[in-house]
Amino acid sequence: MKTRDRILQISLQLFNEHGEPRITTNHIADEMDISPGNLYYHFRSKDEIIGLLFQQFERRMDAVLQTPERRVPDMEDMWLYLHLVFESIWEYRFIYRDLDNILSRNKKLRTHFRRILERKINTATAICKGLVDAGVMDATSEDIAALARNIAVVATYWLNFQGVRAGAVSDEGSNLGLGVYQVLSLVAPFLNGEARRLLQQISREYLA
Amino acid sequence: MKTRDRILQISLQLFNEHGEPRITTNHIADEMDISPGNLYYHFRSKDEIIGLLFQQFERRMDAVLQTPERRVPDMEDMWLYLHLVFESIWEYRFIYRDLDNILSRNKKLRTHFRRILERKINTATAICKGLVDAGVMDATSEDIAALARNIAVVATYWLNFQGVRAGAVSDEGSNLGLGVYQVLSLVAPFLNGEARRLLQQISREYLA
DNA sequence: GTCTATATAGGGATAGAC
DNA sequence: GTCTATCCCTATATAGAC
Repeated sequence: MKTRDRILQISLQLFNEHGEPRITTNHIADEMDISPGNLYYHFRSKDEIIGLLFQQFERRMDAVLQTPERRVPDMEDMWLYLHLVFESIWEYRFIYRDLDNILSRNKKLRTHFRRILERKINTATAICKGLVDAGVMDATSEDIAALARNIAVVATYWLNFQGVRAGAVSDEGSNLGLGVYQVLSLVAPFLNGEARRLLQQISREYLA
Repeated sequence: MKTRDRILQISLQLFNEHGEPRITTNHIADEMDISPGNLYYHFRSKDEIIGLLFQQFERRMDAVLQTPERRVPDMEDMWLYLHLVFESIWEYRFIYRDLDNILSRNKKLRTHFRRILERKINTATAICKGLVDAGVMDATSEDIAALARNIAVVATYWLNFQGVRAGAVSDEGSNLGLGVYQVLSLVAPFLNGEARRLLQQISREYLA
């Protein structure tokens, strides 16, 4: 593996574990057993490393969110779909840990992150409308607007919330399942009886 | 006003506006037209300032959350109650802006913040149970558990979410009302017809 | 209580040899 | 590509005069 890629990989790991502001370029070099000078041969600045990691994250999240749904998703689809979202956030959780701090240092990142948020809200809205049209869900467009915002909030901040609550988030990411459950429980009360029962059943399976 | 109190006041203001990590003790002294040395006559460290501001916040939040509800709250009560929560967060929003960062530097703060979170969840749970007992709400205890967690997430992170979305949060805190609405819309679908209509009506009044 | 001056430390980043 | 050495800057914090 090339040094450049190793730097990105180790940086991501250290940022996720300790938070980006606490990890210096020297820490990264130390952990890799290379010199600080060598790191700066491969990257102009710490900011460039962060920017590239963000780009990786964005590509991945875009791929997940763009997943075109041909048919109306059933509950199992939604579960898997949300799980992909949470997995992406989990792997790049350093961005969320110090979100304001990181975004305020770089306008481009801010713009791009905002796009991801809007896309989240739009995707949630579109899915809900599809469910309403299919007769599975019962909600006004006002309901859906508020619901989509709440879905975005919970999907965005759930891991932060769990992290603060637990002190140390368990490394295995076992909180992802609970996060998915939380988001689906936002949707549940708007579903008709059958879909709702199906959701309960799936929840019990995956949380067990 | 004594210098010591002015330092706390200005620090809060600058932290809220620019984020705690970006405000140095020199900035604070500069803004007040005193010397850095003078600041350190009044406080041992920057951390002590943060700790005291946090204490102020905690006292205030405790006062809000401990409000003993004798009777089952109606929708208007809940609106006002939530508004107090959001106002407290708004006035000490620097804590939330860099939450992980700040809590990871100080175990005591972490413990205390966790207590606030648990109390939020417990309060939400208690209110929901009261509503169920009063026949206004229809929800299983499993529903309530998930709902209370979601209430806590949205109440905790709504202002962050809005801040990221908007770029610059409007100074007037006009987002507080929308935050309250978002939280209440979590509860709405579990309410029976009458309470739900009442909620819609109030929402329109306050959001107008 | 308040100032000026300064110590100390650490982080980002570069120069130049190998 | 990689290293050693070092520069520059900024941040917290202290010493000692007034």
